[in-house]
Amino acid sequence: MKDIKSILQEQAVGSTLTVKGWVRTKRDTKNAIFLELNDGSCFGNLQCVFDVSNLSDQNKAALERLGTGASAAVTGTLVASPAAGQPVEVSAQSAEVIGEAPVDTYPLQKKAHSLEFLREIAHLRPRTNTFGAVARVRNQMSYAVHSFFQERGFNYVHTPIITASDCEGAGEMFQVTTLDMDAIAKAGKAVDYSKDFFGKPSFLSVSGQLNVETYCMALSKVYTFGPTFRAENSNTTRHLAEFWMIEPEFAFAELEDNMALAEDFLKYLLGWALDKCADDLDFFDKRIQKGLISMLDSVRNSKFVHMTYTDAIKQLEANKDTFEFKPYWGCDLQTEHERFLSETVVKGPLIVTDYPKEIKAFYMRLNEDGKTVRAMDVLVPRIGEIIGGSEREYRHDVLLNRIRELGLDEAAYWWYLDLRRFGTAPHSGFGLGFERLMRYVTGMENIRDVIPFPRAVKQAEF
RNA sequence: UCCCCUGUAGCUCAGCUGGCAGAGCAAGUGGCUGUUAACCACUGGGUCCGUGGUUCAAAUCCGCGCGGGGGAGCCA
Repeated sequence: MKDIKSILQEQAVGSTLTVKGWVRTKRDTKNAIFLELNDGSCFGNLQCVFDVSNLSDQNKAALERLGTGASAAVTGTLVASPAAGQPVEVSAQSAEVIGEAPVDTYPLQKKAHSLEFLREIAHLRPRTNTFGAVARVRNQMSYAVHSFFQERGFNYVHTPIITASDCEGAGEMFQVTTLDMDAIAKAGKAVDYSKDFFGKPSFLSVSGQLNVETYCMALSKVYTFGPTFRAENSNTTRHLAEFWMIEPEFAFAELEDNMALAEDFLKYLLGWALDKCADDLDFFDKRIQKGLISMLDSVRNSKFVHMTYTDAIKQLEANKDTFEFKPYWGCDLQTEHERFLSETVVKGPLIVTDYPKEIKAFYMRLNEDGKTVRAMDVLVPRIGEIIGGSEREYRHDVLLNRIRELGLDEAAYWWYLDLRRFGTAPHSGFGLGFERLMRYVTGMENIRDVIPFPRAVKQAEF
């Protein structure tokens, strides 16, 4: 059985076929009944036309039960459509009800629904135009991520999801335990972690970076692409408690190589979407964000602007009256600063580098000035920070100093420091939040609408 | 965690300084038409989020609680 995507592509007029899918809409006229089926294989529906004057009782009964949302099988002949709107359609001989969707209880109607409402029925929302398109683009973007790195000789490394090391240091963590918390609470005793599964407190990983660096120091070019967990109490359109992150890491590479890789990567992904998801992007362009396609296309053909943090601060200070938070050298860039830089100053993507060491992670390579580190953030209009990365500190003594300066537990980093004791080498990498990429590519505003089952504060239904 | 907005029909919302609950869409019925966000007419459809208070009278005003949305911080 062919899917609707193939049928619409091949347009094999004259062929007999059976299509199975879900009814999107049904329209009655005196002489004909129009049934549009969608099977998710592509954005478009296949219109099936029934001749009323020539309808068996059985087919008539079936069509009466086929309302929006029902699943059906239709058999007929593919013909050129006499009316505008679709090149081909099925001249149908028979309809079969596979599963009904009673109209008085099925939540999706033949009308537009708000994204907020659809979020409450996350099990049914993939059947809408918007979420079907999001799902197909998400699939293509996953494929593109692997394609990009595989073409360049990067090895996909599976880093652990559970970690018992407390040195990841990137935000609040979810604790994992097999201890009986109810019993412990009832007994009023202190928790004895030596009795826990791993013999010590363990958590869901907030980043695969530290682990993937170990494979970077053996395979040279590696990347991770997996789920990441942050227990931060943040309630925004750009944060999730469970999200997917891509983290490439490559050896004998400095910040400039890192910037080039990040730029190539983003352009590759946007280009892939434009080439492989044209129908879905067309929908997003029309209904979700006007001008999306031309924006993506211009980014694909642009050159990312490079700017040091120090220069960025100068730009911001020259416009300081426009900000709620006054910029100064040493301050962390606020969302309003990042958006001003990308949306107003450069009007496109830019890479800001060489941040003060105080506002960046301990593992970033210290510059000669002793004040800044070889960090880079890729900032894009509307989204803000989409990529964060750096050249890593590969000098053992300098890294150890940083760990001590910051009062971190030196012993916990023993294996990370070992990488610098044995055959150390310059290396660099970055993290891309997959859902932030999805927001950028689809134009969808809320990050909860670009992941099938969003997990956020007080939100783990489905 | 902080700030702002919001909760009324299946969905999206209107309902003003308190005075009999409304529209569009969806649905049902009929009509019309190779229809395509179909069209036209009629019909049915309500715990006005919950709770306590003010009042002759609360969807409307006030307190508390719960849900939803947006912004900030944190970050990807």
